[in-house]
Amino acid sequence: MSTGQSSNGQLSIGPGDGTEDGDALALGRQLCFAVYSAAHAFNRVYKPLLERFGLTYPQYLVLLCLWQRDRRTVKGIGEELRLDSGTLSPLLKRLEAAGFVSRTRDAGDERQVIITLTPKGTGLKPEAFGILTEIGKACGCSLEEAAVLRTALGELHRNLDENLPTRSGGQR
Amino acid sequence: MSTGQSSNGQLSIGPGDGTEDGDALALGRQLCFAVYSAAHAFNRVYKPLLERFGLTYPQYLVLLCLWQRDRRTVKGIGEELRLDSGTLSPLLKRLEAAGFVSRTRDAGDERQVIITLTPKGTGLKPEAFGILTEIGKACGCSLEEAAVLRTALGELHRNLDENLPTRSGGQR
DNA sequence: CATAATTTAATTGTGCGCAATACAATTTTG
DNA sequence: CAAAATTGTATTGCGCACAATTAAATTATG
Repeated sequence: MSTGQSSNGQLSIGPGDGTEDGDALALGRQLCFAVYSAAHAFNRVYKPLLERFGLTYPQYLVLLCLWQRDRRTVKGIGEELRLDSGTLSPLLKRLEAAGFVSRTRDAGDERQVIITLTPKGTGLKPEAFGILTEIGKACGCSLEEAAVLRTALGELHRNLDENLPTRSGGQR
Repeated sequence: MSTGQSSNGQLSIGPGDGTEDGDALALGRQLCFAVYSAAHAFNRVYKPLLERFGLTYPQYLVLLCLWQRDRRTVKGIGEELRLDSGTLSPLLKRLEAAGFVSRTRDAGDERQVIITLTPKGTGLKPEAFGILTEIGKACGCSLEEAAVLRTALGELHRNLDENLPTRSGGQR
């Protein structure tokens, strides 16, 4: 990014800063926003495609989980998607209200709620699965490029997770 | 996995070719979730760092904008961050309530609201700017790797924008 | 001048996303 | 068995994020 843009620009880090800190600064600034902004861009493409099914992207993610393997607990879905019950509980109720899934308590352990696809939910798969293809095309990149990008994002994700206060990086 | 690693570099969009559709499917599935999930991971790292200033990440982004160039309209900030007024208006009011910015109508065009840093908001910069450095370190990758990733994400973002329904092309 | 079209912010409604909390069922422990 | 700790889910509160709508000011037009 360089110092550029100095219309009013107080962008410079400060005199005498070490190069490594400056690098980390530029990195943190640009990389996080690039990810944040790309996520929004994805959502803007997804939204009109999912709209005709009355789905949102997180709801679609849950259905993708269930199409892969049906009959899962709330916790299991949350672990795969990295979402907690505060997000999933109302989401799953909306999916239930829309008739795509059913929520039943496990007979063995009644604390657990088992999420199951309804016939309507299962029947949605052939139609809605194609949305992934449209998204893939909208990315406008080759499979190889995407694989590189995905691998890099995965590694980044792991690195970030290691800095969570509850795991190893404990500053609060 | 059903889709082998085919060696054709480009995605074929034409109808009737199943194999490339399978590639696009895998691509759309994996790439979007990787971005979505990495954005959450970033936020989880940012949250404890910003907490001591009482800021959220989008609020921090607005302050970064203003530290770069002060006295900006809501629309100008929204264009840079790709957020609309429905998001920014309440956010800016919270920043004002916290004493970091002031909101005043432009004298020339009273439709526009000018956002200005207060002394408290300006004074926050030296302390809070360092968060970017911490984030950069948390990424755990080199500047070169980050640059590659950022460039790829930027290109991806542009490609996605071209697929927006109401917008046939760039023009942003 | 008056009216219409345009531009810009703010408001409203719905749905994530997560922390904190509550609660019920299960497991552990004495 | 009863009490305590743990586990899984639901609830609440706050803050994004965006579509749709509203309101106000500016500009264009007759």
